[in-house]
Amino acid sequence: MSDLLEELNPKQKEAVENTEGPCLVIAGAGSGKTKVLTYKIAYLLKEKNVKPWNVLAITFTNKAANEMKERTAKLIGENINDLWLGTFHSICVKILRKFIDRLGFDNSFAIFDTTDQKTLVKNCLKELNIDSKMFAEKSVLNEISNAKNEMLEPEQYNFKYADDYRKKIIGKVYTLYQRKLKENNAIDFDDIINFTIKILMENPDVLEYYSEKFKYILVDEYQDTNKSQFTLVTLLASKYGNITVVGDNDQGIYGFRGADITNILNFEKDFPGTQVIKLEQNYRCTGNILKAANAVIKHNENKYDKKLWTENEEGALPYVYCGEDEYAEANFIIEQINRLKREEYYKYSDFAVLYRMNSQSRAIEDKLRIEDIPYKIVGGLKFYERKEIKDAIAYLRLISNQSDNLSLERIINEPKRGVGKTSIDNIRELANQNDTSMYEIIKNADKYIPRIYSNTREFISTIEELKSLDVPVSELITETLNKTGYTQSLKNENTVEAESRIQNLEEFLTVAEEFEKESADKSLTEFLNGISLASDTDSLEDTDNVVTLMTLHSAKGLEYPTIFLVGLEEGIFPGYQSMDNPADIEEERRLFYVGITRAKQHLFMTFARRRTIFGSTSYNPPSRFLKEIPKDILEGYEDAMQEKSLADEFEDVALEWNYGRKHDAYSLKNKVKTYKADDNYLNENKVATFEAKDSYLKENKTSSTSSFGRTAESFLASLQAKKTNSTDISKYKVGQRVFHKKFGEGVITKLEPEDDDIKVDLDFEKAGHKRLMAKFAGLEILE
DNA sequence: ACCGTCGCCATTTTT
DNA sequence: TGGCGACGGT
Repeated sequence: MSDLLEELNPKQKEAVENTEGPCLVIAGAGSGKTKVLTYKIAYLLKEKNVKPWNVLAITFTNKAANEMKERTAKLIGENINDLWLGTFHSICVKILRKFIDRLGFDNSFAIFDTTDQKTLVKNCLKELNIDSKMFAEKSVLNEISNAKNEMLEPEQYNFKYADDYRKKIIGKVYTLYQRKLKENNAIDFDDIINFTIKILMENPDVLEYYSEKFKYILVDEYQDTNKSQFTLVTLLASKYGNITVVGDNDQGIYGFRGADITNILNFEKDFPGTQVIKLEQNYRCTGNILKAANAVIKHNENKYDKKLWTENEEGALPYVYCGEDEYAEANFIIEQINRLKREEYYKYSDFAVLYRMNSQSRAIEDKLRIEDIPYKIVGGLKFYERKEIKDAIAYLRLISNQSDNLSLERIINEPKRGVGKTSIDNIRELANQNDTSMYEIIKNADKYIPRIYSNTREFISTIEELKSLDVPVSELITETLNKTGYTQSLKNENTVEAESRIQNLEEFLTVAEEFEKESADKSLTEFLNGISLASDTDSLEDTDNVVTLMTLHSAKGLEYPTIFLVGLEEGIFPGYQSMDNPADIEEERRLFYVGITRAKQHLFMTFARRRTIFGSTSYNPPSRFLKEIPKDILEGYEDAMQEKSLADEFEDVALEWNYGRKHDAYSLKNKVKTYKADDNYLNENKVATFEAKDSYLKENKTSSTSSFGRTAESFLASLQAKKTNSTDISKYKVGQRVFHKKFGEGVITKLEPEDDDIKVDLDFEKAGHKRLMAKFAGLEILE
């Protein structure tokens, strides 16, 4: 085992050997981050004789956890079952399963996913008679989740925001939401970590136990931790302080989910005596790709400046391409795939197409299908979110935990048992009044309901029967689907869709069988916990020889010989939502950086002159990020820009147009307010811009009923106008009658050259006096 | 209780 | 454009 360290470069070696005390490893893309982590675990066990159960290694994804398990097992060549290696959530669930009774929950607690959460919030809003227009469940849930990320319990939240009208109401929802969770004996994702923290903080014996146990702690992707995760780690490391965190401040792309990049930036402060080690040698990308990546990330304010370097060859220059529209963009991708397959013997699985949002996949898919190129899409519809799977899970959840009202409501009339909305409302109401579960109400219907619903009675006896079965999970599923008539009712439908649902259920059965084979604890609760924490991307395998399509976010941690970064346009990437906040732009830039550094050999970056989004056409300028890469390390840049030049000339209009299209005056105003309130962001220009845009919008709003289509139209008109006018401004004279798309007919009263444009004063018959720029006015000359 | 239609809305999402 | 929730008709 002494050769363990010899496979590492000096920096990696330093990171591995440095076992005592806090250690921060800034690991650039492709610098062997996982290698350092796994070797460090191996080093601890083999060289330092640390017991495996004294080591805790935390990752964010199951995928990363599995990879780490495999690689560690290979290194130390024996079983690693005693090692605590898992995701934040799985580790916390493990702790909760043991100690959640300290918070008054039962150990068979359910974990509510996003859909459950939404339903629950909806119920709360209804119960509190809150206008769901003003308080959309989505935004309320978001707010609750944010509160949890900041580790504010309902009481603290209410206290903190006692004088904020809106938040006061949300606080009420939050309070009820938590109460309902408890009634359902359920917790949500955020609770998993927060409750663990709560138990540790309120129970010295538990804290003592775990902080003593975990003598060495390692955390992966530390830049993506949020406040709770930081707190958890801090608590667990409180006794020994041997904590190694690995991360890359340039790859933090989950800020919108509460990840707090300051965790990694402040690590040295938080853990005095920290050894900082930077891994800057990249083993993945070619020199030119790396240069592009470095050039881009340089534009971010950065505490841990690093400069990635590589011994790899320079390679091909990253290529820039501009297509007429998104289909041309797709065609380009296909051409390149075919070319590289032919010329450099690449396989389909060597290519990945990365985009900013899922909806961008459509055009590419269409073209790939036409060309018969096999592909797969990562993300999108998730297995566990399919209706039939959720139904099956709901049955299992109810069997495991009868307090789970949500699951009960989901399946009490699925398949149809003639239990309608009214009955369910009644039962829910009764459960509320009697402070018990809906299940209990139905089960003891004679005690609560004068008239007994015979069809619900049958439902209960089926569940009771299933509950009493002492069989493996897979068999329980089969029994459930049979006894409840679920499969039968699908068969009766006799449609293609129903057939595929049945197949999915069979797949689900396979998942259960797998679980029985692999898991030490084969209980139903364990199974349910497992699937609550599972996600599709975990099982992303590259065994199939197909092209991969996915969002940039999903691509994190992956690598491909050839990468296509598509849709590099202002408003798309960076997305329009980020354009007004410098911090958001930096996150977008990190995302771009992540995208670039996925590529091992070839990088293609594409954008389109024209693109259809949400049913209407937009003309977006090329992404500012492209311009941050020095032209001399790009191929095709000039051509692409020339292609784009027409639209590019109108950058301002295009930007404004995007803006008007996406933001209504209300949300804009709010933004201005937020900016004004927050001194850190206060910037006179910014506010002024907002206000200008605000009034621009108002103007537009009043002039058209559907600002959406109309704004697009008038933008197009102005584009069109520019085309003709730029050659023909000569026709503009004082006194000339003209027509304007929005203001109608009018007369030119004054002309004044400005830069390469002309300021035109006009008197309109209806709209009155206006001053417009000739370029954008789109005036039609009337003879 | 179920189905159709209308109108609204629109990132990213490790768990 | 397309997916989803709200509403109203049978």
